[in-house]
Amino acid sequence: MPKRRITLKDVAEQAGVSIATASRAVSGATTVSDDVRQRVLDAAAALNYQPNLQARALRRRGSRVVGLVVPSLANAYYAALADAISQNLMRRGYHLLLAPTADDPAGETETLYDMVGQNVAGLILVPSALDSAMLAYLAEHETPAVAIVRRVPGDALDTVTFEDTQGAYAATRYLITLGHRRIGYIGGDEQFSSNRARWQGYADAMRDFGVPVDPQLVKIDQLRATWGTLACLDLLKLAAPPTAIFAASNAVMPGVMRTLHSQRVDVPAQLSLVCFDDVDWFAFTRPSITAIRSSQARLAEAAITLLLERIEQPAAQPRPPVLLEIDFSLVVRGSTAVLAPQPPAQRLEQETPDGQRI
Amino acid sequence: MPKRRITLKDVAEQAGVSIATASRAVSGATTVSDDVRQRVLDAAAALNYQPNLQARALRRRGSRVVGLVVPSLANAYYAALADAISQNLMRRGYHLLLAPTADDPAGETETLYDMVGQNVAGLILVPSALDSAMLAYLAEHETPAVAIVRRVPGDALDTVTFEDTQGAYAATRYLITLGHRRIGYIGGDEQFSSNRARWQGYADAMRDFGVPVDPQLVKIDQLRATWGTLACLDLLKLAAPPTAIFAASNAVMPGVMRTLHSQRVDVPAQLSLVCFDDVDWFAFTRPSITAIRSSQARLAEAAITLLLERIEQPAAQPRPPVLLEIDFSLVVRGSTAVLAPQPPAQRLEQETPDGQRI
DNA sequence: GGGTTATCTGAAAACGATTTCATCATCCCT
DNA sequence: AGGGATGATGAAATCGTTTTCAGATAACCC
Repeated sequence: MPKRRITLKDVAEQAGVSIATASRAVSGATTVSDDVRQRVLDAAAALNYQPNLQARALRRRGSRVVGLVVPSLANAYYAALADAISQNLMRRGYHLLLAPTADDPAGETETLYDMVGQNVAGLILVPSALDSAMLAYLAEHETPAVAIVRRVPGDALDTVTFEDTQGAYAATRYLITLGHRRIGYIGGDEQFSSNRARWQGYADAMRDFGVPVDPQLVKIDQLRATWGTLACLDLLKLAAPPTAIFAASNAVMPGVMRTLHSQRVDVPAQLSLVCFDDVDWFAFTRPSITAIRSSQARLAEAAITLLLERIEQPAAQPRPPVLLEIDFSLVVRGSTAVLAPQPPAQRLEQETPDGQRI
Repeated sequence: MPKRRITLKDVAEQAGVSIATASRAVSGATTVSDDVRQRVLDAAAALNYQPNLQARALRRRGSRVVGLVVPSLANAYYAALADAISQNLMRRGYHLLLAPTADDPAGETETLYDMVGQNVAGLILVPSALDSAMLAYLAEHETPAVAIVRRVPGDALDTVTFEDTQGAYAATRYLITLGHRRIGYIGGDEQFSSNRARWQGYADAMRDFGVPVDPQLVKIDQLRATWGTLACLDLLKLAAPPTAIFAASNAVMPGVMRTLHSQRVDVPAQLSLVCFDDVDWFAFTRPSITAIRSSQARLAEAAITLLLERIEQPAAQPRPPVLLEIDFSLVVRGSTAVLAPQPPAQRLEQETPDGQRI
């Protein structure tokens, strides 16, 4: 019993028409007489026919699959982003080819080659080591791409980021207005534009309010939980430890929280804490965490809109790349308080009731 | 300037050989003389050639893309699972087509049709409403599939679940040995095998230890944060509220925690709490949450192994489906304590130091 | 040297769809 | 009634690969 996949040919035979007509009936934009169309559709339904999208993409020279390249889904933040993107794409009739790269440059290159090989209609990616050679490659293969979260060299792609600088500025300013001056900064590798921008926001705020930046309080490395653990420990061990910490990414927070717990630091009495990204569990930690929140859904929507614009209207004279930034809000929770005088005297209750924002 | 994608034909011309030979040099298993192979590879590199995997899959009748169908990535739990699966697959040279279904039956059907249409080599899916018609459809299109987390009717697919019954049993037993007898159960829709199995574990433990199940303490509905909020509130409002709660999924925990905070319930002094799944932030909540933990990486490994077995050795006489269960451990944290006598007397410190397990 | 292998190579037929082009009937209009 | 427009259909080319098949060349053995 040689089982074969049902093809259009089978449908055509069953319906007693040519393959061409069957094709038109199933998906064609051209005209087919009503009774023939019905016959074909009936046959297709009876046979459980499902068009081979690869063959279709091959012939049409264009698939309806979008590649998504993110560092990792283990990070709740990127997971939520991927979720928003995939939902949005499916709603528009696209499929998602997903590849986490772990921010490994070689892996990223490899992945992008593969995606092009898979003939994706377009790419949404969080660039890590994307260079101009790769940009040229993508252009050469006419694969539109939009960068999210981080920018690419020369902003040569449509880009949607968060308002990194402004957000970091707001977070830092908030700590300063609470009276803090020794504000630790736990940040990520400056090779990424998002990390540079956040640092910029921190530095700007410090400058604007006349607070000198103490290099000892600046801890920059890879954004991992382990780095959070170490960086936080380093800060606490200083002769003059910070009274507040600004963490530039949720990725380091598990580590930071671990250290604060294990060192029995009383947050926010002894130390205030603000994190750049907001993830759902920040509302339930001990204490809950004040954070800069941005809408992943809005980023998804913007990125997809830009991408589909390029996919569906391959203009002869393409518009120059645009750079969008998604705005943010400061969610004040329990991890921030007015700087306490030497003896931890009465402190203000700053905590927004949990659940107000989530 | 008519830009075209680089194809094998271009490479062949550049190298001065036929298309067939170029194909063999690039990917063929057949023999090609050394100098010709080198010429072709050089040409390919010079042209930045990347094979069109769709065309290849069409001809070879088999792609190297695996479809992954999960309810949602917004749930940190499934996100971690998807991450584990994608990493594992990429390591083996496969790609991932991802589709979240939001547990919507119509969406699931649609998605599976699409995946078959995309000609995936195989499917890994968390079944929600998968019925025998769909199973027949998959069989007919020779698309191997393995079910994860939940089982399918008749266990007609290779399946990898967690030890739901045993885990729930262990969690419940643990609460009982702490002295609790009024143990609330917040669970999910019994249409899913995982939820049935967890309920089973709860009921078994209660029976085995001679504790009657009070229907008032059993709250079953869709596993969402909102349901956690409501269910928990209902339980607290009872004339005789529970002294402990077993939540059958991490999905309800944000809601449960929110209610417990807003109602100022002292956990674990007034109420002990155990959750079935473990996610990373359970270690940092106020208090930290005792949980049943299983390894997503192990599930991923098992599922992929089973799937690739069927993909790569399409045996004439396929083996019958197998059912594997991934084991678990009970991670004791701060949300569980010995049942306090009427006045909340001294209570045991049960909390494992944070970070010990994470 | 002739016959037999072995080893490479190229022409051409797939894979399953879409689309161009040509054909043919039909209809409308003067 | 003839001619052009219109609309439905089928044959065949095409997308970019792989693979069969057969031919060609070289190598080898007696």
